[in-house]
Amino acid sequence: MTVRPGGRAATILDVALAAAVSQATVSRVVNGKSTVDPAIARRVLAVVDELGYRPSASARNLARGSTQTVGVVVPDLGNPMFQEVLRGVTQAASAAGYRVLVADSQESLADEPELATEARRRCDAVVLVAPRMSDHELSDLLPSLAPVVLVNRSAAGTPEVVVDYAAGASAAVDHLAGLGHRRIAYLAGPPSSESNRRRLAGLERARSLHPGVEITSIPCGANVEDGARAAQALGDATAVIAFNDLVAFGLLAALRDAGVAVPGTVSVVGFDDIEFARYATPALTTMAVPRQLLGARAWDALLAEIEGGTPAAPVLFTPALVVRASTGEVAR
Amino acid sequence: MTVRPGGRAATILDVALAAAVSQATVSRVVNGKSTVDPAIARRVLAVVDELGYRPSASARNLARGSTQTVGVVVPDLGNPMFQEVLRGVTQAASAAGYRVLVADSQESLADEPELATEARRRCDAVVLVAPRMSDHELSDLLPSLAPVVLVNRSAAGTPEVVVDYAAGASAAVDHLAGLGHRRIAYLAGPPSSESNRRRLAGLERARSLHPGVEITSIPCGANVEDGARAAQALGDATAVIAFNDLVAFGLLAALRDAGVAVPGTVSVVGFDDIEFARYATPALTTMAVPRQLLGARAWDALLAEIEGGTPAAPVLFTPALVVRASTGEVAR
DNA sequence: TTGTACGCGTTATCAC
DNA sequence: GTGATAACGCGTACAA
Repeated sequence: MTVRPGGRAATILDVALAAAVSQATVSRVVNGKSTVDPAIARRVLAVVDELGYRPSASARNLARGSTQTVGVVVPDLGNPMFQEVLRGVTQAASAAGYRVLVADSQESLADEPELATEARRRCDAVVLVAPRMSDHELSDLLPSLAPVVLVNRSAAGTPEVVVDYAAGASAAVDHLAGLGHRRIAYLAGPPSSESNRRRLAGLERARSLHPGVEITSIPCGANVEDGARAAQALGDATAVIAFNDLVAFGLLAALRDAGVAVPGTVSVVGFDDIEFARYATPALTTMAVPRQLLGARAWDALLAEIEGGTPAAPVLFTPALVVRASTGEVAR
Repeated sequence: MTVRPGGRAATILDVALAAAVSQATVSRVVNGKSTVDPAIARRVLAVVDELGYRPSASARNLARGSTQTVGVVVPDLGNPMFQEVLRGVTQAASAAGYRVLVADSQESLADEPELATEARRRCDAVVLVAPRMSDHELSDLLPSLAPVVLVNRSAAGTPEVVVDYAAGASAAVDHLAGLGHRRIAYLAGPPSSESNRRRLAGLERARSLHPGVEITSIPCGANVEDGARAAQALGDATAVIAFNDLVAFGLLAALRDAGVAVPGTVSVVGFDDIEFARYATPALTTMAVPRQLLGARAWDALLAEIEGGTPAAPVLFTPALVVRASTGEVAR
């Protein structure tokens, strides 16, 4: 590979000149479109190699009107949940020849709309993960983002891939109630979080299903530290449902430090089933969410919009109870 | 925001026409370059708003000759180490107005060169994390990637941000030897991994420093499962240094299942200090690596190359011993 | 300060 | 099968 005299990278024109053909032919050879005389094709390829020619992505994008790139907007790249969604999208998209642009709002709610818009400008479509954004802001934003698919949010007319956290929360209560627990604490996520609201809705449903069970909601958060802090606020609950596995981890650690037996004195169930859940002590019982699949399905929906022009049907995942060692029969 | 009759997005020409000014003026207003008559600027902005005009990133990139985007190539987005590097780069880059394109080779060594090349075509520069790529392939690839910075790899002439794993491994032995251990097992990472080689070099050094200590290397891997499997191969070692925290987690779990006391019977030290290390049981002693900083420094080096044209000086991080509960005095 | 006009590197539509 | 040439949408010298 040689660099051109000027020091600039070779362009299609340079190749055309050197191979004594037209730019059109070079383009055809490079893209394998149409059919070109084998002899000429060989000559062109030789020159391409010699000059180290690489098509400019920018020029291509402009000419084609597409970037073959999708954006993924997440609130926090440090969260295993969003990491896996990103990973799922990335893998699925790469199989289709698309690349992924990440945009991490770093929990800065105010920046999200602009961040998403900016991402959309550079991409053909966007996967939006914005659990805290207000419904109002969301519906304002969506029109300018299309094609777009929502993860764990709903908005009329926009394809979505969501987890049925309500069903998950309800199932968690079923599990605990079945073990004899009558006082359950829910360590709530951020109040503004949509997925927290969905869990709360599920708990509401569970209350009517289990009249004898008292379910109290304790403000907590979404991180390990939040979970650790919440250990003191458990009251007389014999079981707790954590907003997610991160919170459960923090709780478990604090409980251990405080000498509280799990599940002897308190049972704990998490949400998500992150990779480390099974390595917690005791191994964490949790409502498993297929996080990578979430990303993969989001990609599918995106592709349907991009190429098919079809707004994909909503996808709903139901969390699956994974019983490990952190839950057990209530002590009496 | 209105959509143009044709259904197409508004272009700078549409705005110019509607505002009765030239495209140049619209461009100036939109970019805040040069100074434009306030009245005209207002008029233009009004039209921009009305038409919902958004500059085309593709056209901009082509005209400017830069994309304001950097690529990050990683071998496995599922690995906390690489996730944090990505995060570090993303956050640092976004502060400078750059976006990040992710490329996950999914451990497919063969695809890495093409993946990196492809990423580079779409970006102004690339951060390459490729621990397994052969030196040969790496040096072949680098020229076509510049500006590029290497993470945990070295190659003449290319800026690098690396962790001194040799010093880390050596320090781990110091710690263990200080606790009286004389038979230490090293759970080796992938043989082709550069960072594994560096750890091995550190162990070699440690051998001469601690003549009385026997250090054996056991083929293992880089994942939790690998660590779990290795539990049976420990022999009579009283302490083990795991390739990374993931491996240590697997080992800890297997040891617990086997009823082996940690650190009573066996001490365990990991590498990286991933977030969950402190929540392992027992809390994991580990050689901490500032993973996010790694990404941030990689970005700094990239920026120096992109804008300054200066090849940044190598950055070297030394792992710090974090003593928790998984290591203790040798039993006698 | 504002407008004209050209260049950025490809792709795609035509004739040939 | 191949070659001109017009888009693609924007930035920017240069001229006015």
